[in-house]
Amino acid sequence: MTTRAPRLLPDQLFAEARERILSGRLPADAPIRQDALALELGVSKIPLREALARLESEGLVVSHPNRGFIVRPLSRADAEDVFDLRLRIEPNACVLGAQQADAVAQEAARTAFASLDAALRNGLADVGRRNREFHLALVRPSGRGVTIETVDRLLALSERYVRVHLGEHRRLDRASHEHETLLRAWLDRRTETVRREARAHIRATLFDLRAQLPEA
Amino acid sequence: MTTRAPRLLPDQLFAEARERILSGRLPADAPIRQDALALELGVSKIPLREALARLESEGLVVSHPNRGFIVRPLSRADAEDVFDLRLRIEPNACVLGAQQADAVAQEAARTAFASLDAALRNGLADVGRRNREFHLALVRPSGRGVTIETVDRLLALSERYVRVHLGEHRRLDRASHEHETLLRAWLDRRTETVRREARAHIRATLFDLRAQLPEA
DNA sequence: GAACTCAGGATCGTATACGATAATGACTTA
DNA sequence: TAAGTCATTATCGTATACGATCCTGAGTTC
Repeated sequence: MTTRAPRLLPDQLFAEARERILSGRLPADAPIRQDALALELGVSKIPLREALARLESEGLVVSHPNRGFIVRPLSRADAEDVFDLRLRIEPNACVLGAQQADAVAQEAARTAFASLDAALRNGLADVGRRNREFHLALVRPSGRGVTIETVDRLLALSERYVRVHLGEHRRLDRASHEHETLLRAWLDRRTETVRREARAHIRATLFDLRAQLPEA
Repeated sequence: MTTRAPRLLPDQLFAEARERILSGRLPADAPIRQDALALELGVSKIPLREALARLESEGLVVSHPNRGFIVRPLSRADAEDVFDLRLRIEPNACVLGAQQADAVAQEAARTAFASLDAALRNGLADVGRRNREFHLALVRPSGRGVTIETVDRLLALSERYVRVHLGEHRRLDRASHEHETLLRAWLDRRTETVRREARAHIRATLFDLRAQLPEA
């Protein structure tokens, strides 16, 4: 800890642990060794445990008394649940975002799209993070704090499943195309198109997911 | 700390702090003195801070670097946001709950209703908690983990606003009546009625709230 | 050979202690 | 008097230390 980062440590650790879970570097069902992880990150357990507590309420880890935290297992039922909630919330949230977006927010959305698109086309590792950032960029200008936080949580949860089926060209092309048409409608404030395209994109992702996860 | 409660301390502290916020004993915008609160509760700051971290991700407190946690201020905009989300999620979740509920879950719902109704009629203090418990009892049998957690969070957030306008007899009678018709339809698995009544009840609560909070 | 008991070690969970930062107010200066 | 500077105090945030619990495997008994 060279530079002091007051009360940002739990936030940083939260983000770091979250990325490790979403990227699979902390695999599902694996126990999280607090001492080892804290040592590796150069901190003590106290801020790490605060981060884990937050991750638990985000639904990415679960805790068992005196046995610590484990990465929350994946389940088909949870995936269906998460996508159902996204379908109920996100299309309308995108509409609100489109209506409220100023020039700065629009530029941010364009940038996020470009970043995601490049990652998709070049097979970069952090497609998931950029995907989340793009979708959030469409919602954030709505100014609805609770909605934004809820969508952020749902995107994180859904990313764990989506990550599974990367690398399939046809699906990547489809996703890119859907992102682009969604972004164009969003920038033009064609609200009903935004609603329809957002819904269609989420459904398409879910259908791909179902095909990929035939497990119960 | 007479009896050991391994890894339940943060959970208990979370529940305790949450109740204090929802009941107004920790008033909005008030800073949370960690040392004082920990001393009063007979614990140290470490588990308390874990509880506060969870409360932050629940949206009940916010933290500022090196200035600690404060109870999240109430705002009209947040209230509208929360109720909009409830309307999008909860009616359908109640339907799913009604479809999946077994005899045990049905009895739990009846009990929760009776407890809430008694509190409403007798002006008991913990109407809020029982209200939350009743609405959750309708959703819990759905078995959808993420939905349940999301509804729980939204109920907690909305309770802060609803609490403001207690003690008005006509509204309490209305709420009681709505709860009862909702419960009957839920027990009978009349799904479309459940959906409609849940929606109507949430809307009515929101309208009361709007009339009560003319502030911007 | 199966089940039970019991060290030994590993891991969790929290209290204590301490450094770091921000709020408070007295004092100086213009 | 108003503004600015500095010491004082209160509070936050985290590393360390330590007790408590759980897992593991060797030894024992039936």
